[in-house]
Amino acid sequence: MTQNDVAAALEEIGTLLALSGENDFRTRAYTNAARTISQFTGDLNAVVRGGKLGEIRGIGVALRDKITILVTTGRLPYLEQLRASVPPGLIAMLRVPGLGPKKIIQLQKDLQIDSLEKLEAACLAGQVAELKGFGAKSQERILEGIRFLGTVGNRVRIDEALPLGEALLARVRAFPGVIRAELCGSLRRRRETVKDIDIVASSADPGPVMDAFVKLPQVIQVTGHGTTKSSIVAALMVGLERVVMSADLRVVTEEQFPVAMLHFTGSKEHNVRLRQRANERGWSLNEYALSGDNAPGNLRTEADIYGALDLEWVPPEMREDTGEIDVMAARAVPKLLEPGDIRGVFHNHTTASDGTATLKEMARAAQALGYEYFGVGDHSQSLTVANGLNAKRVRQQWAEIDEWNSRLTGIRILKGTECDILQDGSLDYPDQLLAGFDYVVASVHSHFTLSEEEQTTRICKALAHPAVTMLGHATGRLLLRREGYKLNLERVLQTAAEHGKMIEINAQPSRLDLDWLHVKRAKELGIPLVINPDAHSPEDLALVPFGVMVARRGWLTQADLFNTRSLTEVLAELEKRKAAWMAQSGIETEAQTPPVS
DNA sequence: GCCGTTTTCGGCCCGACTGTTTTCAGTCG
Repeated sequence: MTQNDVAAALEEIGTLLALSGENDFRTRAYTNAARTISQFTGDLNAVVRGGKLGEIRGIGVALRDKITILVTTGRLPYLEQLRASVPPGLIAMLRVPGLGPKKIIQLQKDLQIDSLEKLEAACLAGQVAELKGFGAKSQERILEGIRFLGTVGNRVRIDEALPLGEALLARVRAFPGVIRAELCGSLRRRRETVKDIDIVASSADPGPVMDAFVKLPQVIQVTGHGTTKSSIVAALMVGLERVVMSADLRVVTEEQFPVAMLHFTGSKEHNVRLRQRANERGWSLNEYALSGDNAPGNLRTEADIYGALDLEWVPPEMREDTGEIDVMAARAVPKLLEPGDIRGVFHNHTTASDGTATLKEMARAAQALGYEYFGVGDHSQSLTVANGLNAKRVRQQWAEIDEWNSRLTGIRILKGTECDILQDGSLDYPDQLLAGFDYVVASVHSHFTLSEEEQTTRICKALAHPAVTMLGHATGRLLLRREGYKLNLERVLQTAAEHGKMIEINAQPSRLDLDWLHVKRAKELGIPLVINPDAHSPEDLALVPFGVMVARRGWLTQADLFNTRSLTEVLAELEKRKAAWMAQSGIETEAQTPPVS
């Protein structure tokens, strides 16, 4: 039973309790615990075995016992009984916008509706409109909601959501009467995926702004149209994808704007902490003001509001209630990494394997982005589908790199490889050949279905190999499409720390692993991180900022990254690592990288 | 169901919008 399985079980209990008409606070205790467990970094099994589970905030006696049963036996009779008592169709009905637990219970009680099919039929027969608390409009909204299921309300990758959000923001900023406007919500916090777009604007006259918003050309449905808040479903072509998302616009006065921005940026959990902090001081915090007796006034910036609560300002990416409040109270908020801090990249492909551009084209593109070094990391020989290089082609590429390095100025090409980790944890090249590379990115590209134990052991074995410099895309996940392979990531991180290995943050927006929580954990363990675009084309090199977003969410500073170092420092470090291996093993390197001229 | 150096009981963040209501419950974020 993985940590995510435990979190999912708790979430399910919360949902089932709500659908059973249970007390909201009891229900929330389970959903809160689900979040706590899913964000827990560390070895949950060890915590359970050590009897330390109850020490986690929000886990009391009842939750402790249930989680312990789940982790130790893999099942939970309490959950199974709950499942048996709630028709599964009720859970599906929760996905209909406007339907919550209370209304669903009423539909079941009064009309015996326990599935989407029965719900649709009852609406078409006009029965729902007759119910107390419902009406013709509710019935129509439900029917429309059923039709829209599957197209709206799904999470969208940030590289697709940002263009839509920015397109809407540009329009809003141009509305007459709008003083300023910003993207807020999870988009501003730069989450890997986002569910909807939040825009906050200031204006002295919100009415016309609301009206203009619901008439934007991107609008395909208006789901709310109030005096200060409106909601739409909007669509935009981003590349070849039609991105469809819901978007909210809130309009406040110019004076309220900073506190509104803070509020709508979230996260919800971060806000709850802030409000609790306001309450402790006898004040109240909402989206309009910090109020109450002797509450500080004239709060003109987010920093002013935080300051009034004795907190240092914190970048939006850190506002997830994962310990930032303590850091803010201690006035120790780190100066987060910036895109401009990145000075080179290590994991990239050329036409030699499955890239679309030549070595020279890729190196020039990296130089154009201001990088000092460009590391080639073409695939290794086992990955035949990606035209992986055998030893002979590796040596040809080395010769080609030496040739270009003698002719190009302003960019240095490094000899790397994205070497496959084979099923047994060994590497795809012999040591003799590995010793000729400047560095080795080790990655898993096969046997995704091994058990957690086998996969973990496999990767840990590779990390222990002295030739390995860094671990490539650590989990193999494809966001919103494929879960990563089963892995005890904590053990992988511990092993990396033990052997002094680096771990990659893969900047491809479809991957973005390591995920931000484990980035934060890696930092705690002192593991150097590397942001790699995993570029297969010159355009892909521009994906690095997405990796920076994840790094910032993991609290990384310039010092925590390896590829913020200068070429000289990078070469010195790589040389030092190789020399240590050579001294220990007695292997002769077959290729030497000449020193920087 | 959780939590507590004012509390072991009685709180638990806060407000807009909607639809159905004549003052509010439910949903949503």
